[in-house]
Amino acid sequence: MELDQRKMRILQAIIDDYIMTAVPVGSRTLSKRADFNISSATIRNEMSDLEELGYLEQPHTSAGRIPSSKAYRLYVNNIMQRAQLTEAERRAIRAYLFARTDQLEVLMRQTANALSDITKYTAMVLPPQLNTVRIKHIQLVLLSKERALLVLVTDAGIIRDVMLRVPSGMTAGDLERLSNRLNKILRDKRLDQMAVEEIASMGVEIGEQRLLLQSALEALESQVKKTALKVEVSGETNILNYPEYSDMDKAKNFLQALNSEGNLYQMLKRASTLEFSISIGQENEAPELSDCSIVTATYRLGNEPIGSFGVIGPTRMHYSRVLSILEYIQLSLTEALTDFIEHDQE
Amino acid sequence: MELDQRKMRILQAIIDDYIMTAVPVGSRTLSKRADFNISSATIRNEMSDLEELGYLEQPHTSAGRIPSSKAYRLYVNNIMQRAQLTEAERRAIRAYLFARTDQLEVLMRQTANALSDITKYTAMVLPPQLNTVRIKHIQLVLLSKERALLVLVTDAGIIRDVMLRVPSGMTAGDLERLSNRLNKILRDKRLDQMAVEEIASMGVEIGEQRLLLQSALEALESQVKKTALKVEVSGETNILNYPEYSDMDKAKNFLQALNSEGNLYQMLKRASTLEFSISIGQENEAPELSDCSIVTATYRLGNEPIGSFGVIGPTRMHYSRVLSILEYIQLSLTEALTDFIEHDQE
DNA sequence: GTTAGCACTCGATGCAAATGAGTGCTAACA
DNA sequence: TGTTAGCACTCATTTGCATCGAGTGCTAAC
Repeated sequence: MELDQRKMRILQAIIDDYIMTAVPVGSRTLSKRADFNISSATIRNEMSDLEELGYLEQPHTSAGRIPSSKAYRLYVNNIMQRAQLTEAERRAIRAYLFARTDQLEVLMRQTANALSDITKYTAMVLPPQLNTVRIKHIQLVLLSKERALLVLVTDAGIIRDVMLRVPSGMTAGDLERLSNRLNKILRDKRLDQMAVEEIASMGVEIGEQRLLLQSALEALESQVKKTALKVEVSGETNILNYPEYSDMDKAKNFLQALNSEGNLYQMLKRASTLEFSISIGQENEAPELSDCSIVTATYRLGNEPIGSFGVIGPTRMHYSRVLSILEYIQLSLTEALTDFIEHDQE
Repeated sequence: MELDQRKMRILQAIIDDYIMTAVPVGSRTLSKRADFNISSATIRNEMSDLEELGYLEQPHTSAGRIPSSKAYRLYVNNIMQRAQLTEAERRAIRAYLFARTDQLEVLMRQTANALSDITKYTAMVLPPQLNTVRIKHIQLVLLSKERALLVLVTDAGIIRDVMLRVPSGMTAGDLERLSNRLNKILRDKRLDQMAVEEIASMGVEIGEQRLLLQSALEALESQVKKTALKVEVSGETNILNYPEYSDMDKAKNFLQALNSEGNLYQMLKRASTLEFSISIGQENEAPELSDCSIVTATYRLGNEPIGSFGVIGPTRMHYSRVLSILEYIQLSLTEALTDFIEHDQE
């Protein structure tokens, strides 16, 4: 037995219907559709076959049938066609993303808001992973007799800084010499290669300032890491609007899974090697999300994929629509980010 | 009819019981308590009086009685005694707050986590409101031929910076002169008085750099404002463990009220004039939180109250315990913050 | 291969009776 | 006069039971 033309059509109809209504689909419902000229009995036979093939499931004997993960997978891979966004939706997305800001974090939140607002699912955005970005410039600035600022500029135009205390004898000239040494060693290194140990190798040249610089660079490193970890989430409560989460315990589990630090980060990080990814039900690594689907996309800075974002919702997800939205946001965000950096560098 | 000794005792017993169990309290339950030597009938009479006085309510005829807002208010003002924290709780709080970090934001999150974890309610923390803090130092640093960094240092030891583009002819000396001018004007001004217009008054002396500086200061100002607005929230889903929120719609409303930007900020901001504040049920400004209670406290930097934090939960809240916890966190946070700043300034 | 027909399944809905926690009131008591 | 035992009453909740109806599977006829 195989998936012939008609079985395919029936399966698609069931999936479409179920995605819209969340109600198990019965044979009579389908046979009544104008574009089906087959009796309910025939459809029942086909549905029985489809169940045997693993594409349909029955919650209980006297209910209709619902698509299995396998069915969604087939749908996503072979049947589904890209939905078309309305002009209003495009405008809304652009309005979110191109609201001027001078903080990267705000841009990320805007993206998350756009995503959750348009899709009505829960949105998450992984901020740019700066590890692959290169160090362009490091500078030590004397702020007062005892304090200095270590400023780091990357080729992505993003800066980080950290305050440090210096021995009170130090002059601006001393610091400049130190800066120069640092630059020589660290320039063009990737952030994740900014090995603190290298400072040690500078030996006597920086003398007693070694410890000082070492701890400053460590602080800088941890700052870069921490902001890279902070996944922006929006629309957590959207899930409560879907009937599959009207059960309190399910809803609670879902919300707690969202909040458990690292969970989303891991997922987005893993997904950030793929232009798009769709993970359905049990395909998810996290067992507590095994009745969810997750769809993600990456965004770029220049040509480099540098972060990812996506939505998480019931397996009964409007995949085609979500994919189109992700695609459009991918485009817009890449653009907005380029804008952002350029504006920042002005 | 007035609140005599015995009525008071009965009321307190009802409140205590209801806070623990969330089940309406009946007369027999009370009369069975070892420390009550009164019959259930007598208690019924007293309860009837208490209801007439507005301290008790009956969900329906054949149920026990539950405390009214008025009762909680009386309890909080006159009856309640500070609970004692266990040594383990103190240790847990300190472990949260004194985990070393070099980011203010992280300290805020640690506080929120401590609060929600220990109280089991939803916690919120308003980060330091830096408006009242004074400008200590402003410095312009040349980063490359075309870019400079504007660094602002406050007397609280907190720094902010913003990147700006400069005409390529500028030298480090030029920038230093500009810095000096800025310092003369802005030093010791409060952040919220860093009026951008003053720059205009500098007239010809800064010449064509006026626009440049103006926009840089504006960016700085907006950055300061935005980070001041970001309330740190933790334990959103704790509320789902309380039976009064087992109704889906209630839970959804609550969670959405939490997420609605500005809501919590307003509350915490308003509460930050009072050492402690307790707002019960309808006393809350936000109508969507009229079946919640909110308890807050302020924390200080030096002697200045500079931010606030608190919990939000059902009106049936363990007020005495919460207050003790807030008190202890208030102490610890003030201390941790001082540490933080000092360490930062090292 | 398709379809009409029919028995069967099983969750959902509705209803009535039973349950029981709790009250209010009255009358007796100390 | 305050306290208490006793009792009738209320009402949400539980339980059992009959019914409904959407949906299936199977069989026999087309």
